[in-house]
Amino acid sequence: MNSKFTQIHKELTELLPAGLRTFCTTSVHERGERLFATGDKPAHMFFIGTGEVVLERAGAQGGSVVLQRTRHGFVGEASLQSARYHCDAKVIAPSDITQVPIREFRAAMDSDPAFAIRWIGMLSKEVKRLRLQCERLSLNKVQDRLIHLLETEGQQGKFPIGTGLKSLAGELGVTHEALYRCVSDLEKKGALKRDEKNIILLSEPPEVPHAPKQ
Amino acid sequence: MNSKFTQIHKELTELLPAGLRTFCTTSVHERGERLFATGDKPAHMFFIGTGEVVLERAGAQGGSVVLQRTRHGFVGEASLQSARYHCDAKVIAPSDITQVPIREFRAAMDSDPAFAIRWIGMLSKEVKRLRLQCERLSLNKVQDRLIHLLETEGQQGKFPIGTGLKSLAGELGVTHEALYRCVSDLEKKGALKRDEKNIILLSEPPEVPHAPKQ
DNA sequence: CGTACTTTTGAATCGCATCAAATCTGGTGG
DNA sequence: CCACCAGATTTGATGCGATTCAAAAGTACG
Repeated sequence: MNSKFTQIHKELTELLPAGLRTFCTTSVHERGERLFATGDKPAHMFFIGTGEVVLERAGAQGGSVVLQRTRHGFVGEASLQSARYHCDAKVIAPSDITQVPIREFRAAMDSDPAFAIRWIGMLSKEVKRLRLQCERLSLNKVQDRLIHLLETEGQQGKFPIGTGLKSLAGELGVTHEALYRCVSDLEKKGALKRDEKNIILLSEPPEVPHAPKQ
Repeated sequence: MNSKFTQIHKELTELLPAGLRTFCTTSVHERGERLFATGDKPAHMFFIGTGEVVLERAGAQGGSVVLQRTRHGFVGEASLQSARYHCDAKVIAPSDITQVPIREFRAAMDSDPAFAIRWIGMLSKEVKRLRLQCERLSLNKVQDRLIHLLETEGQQGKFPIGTGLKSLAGELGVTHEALYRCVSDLEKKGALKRDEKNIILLSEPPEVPHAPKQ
């Protein structure tokens, strides 16, 4: 871990009580670092300010499956309830990360009801986001998954590529070859645009208001 | 809704404060009923004691995608933070369901910190479950998804079929034909057994203890 | 006994994974 | 500055497995 001073993120300041923040440390982590590994006893949760971190689990044949790619937000927050981490967290791009100690987090939650309420809000949002991701992964064409991502996670159809399309492919649960071809096709059709750092959805497909009838 | 008296579920009694429970009503809902629809203003969350409920969203072409299949637990709990429901909840099998009014739920949470803490525990478990579901949906063979389900959600490899395999297929994000064939193949190979109400995984594949090295 | 639904099997098609290889890119060191 | 390397990007060819469409048989329920 790089010990270079970095400012704690504003979003975190608003969420965590001051007492807990004094136990937090923020620093820059380099590509390749592992925040925690499957089976470790959870001591911290992590807040990604900027950068990129993936949660992954070793698959049956040794290949790894990306559970989640986070460029901003909490990682390891479910460890609040767990005796062990159930996945690995790996830093993919240089990241600004704040460590929050679990023990002090629990104490703060017990003594500060307003904080507990704020945390419930955070978790509820996370549940909604995960449900959307499940919906996305239920689509079986690459194109559908990509468009779903741009529509649900993008800002006006604009979605930031992080480390690159390859990393995005992992998040979408497809091979990078398939994603490259899909992006290229959509570009040729004029449904999509790319710039240095973003993918932008151009044509809004006429949304069907609602399934006509069961 | 059937107004026949049914007992509030014990699990719910332990989670919700007594004051809130007085606002809850438990009743039997029949197949085909809709607990809520996309766009409705959330007034209740629902606890499924027994039965089966699916959350689904209308897909682009009018087809519906199953976000989640619940046979026991909360549905619509993320609505605590939402102005609108973001999916439909449909009753698939006769179900014992407790309605919890959102307004009173919020009030109870604000006035009862211990309840808020319990709710955080519930949400954290949900987050973990959803991450596992994402992992499952990232597998691209039906067989891998099924085995993953049996290994992560089953009790000693035993997993209760609810309404039938067709409903399970929706949860796994595959067609029912593919699932039928997969189950049949695994049965022939002796890796799987079926009885009236369960699927049982027979051979535990030699679990790799841990990925050898990054 | 008819209706609605699930379960089952079959056949054809399509899209993605897979394997392979070439190009491009940014960064490092000589 | 250039050679070089690791990784990302891109294109191509092939095969497998799931979807899709179709149809028949089983099952529950009124």
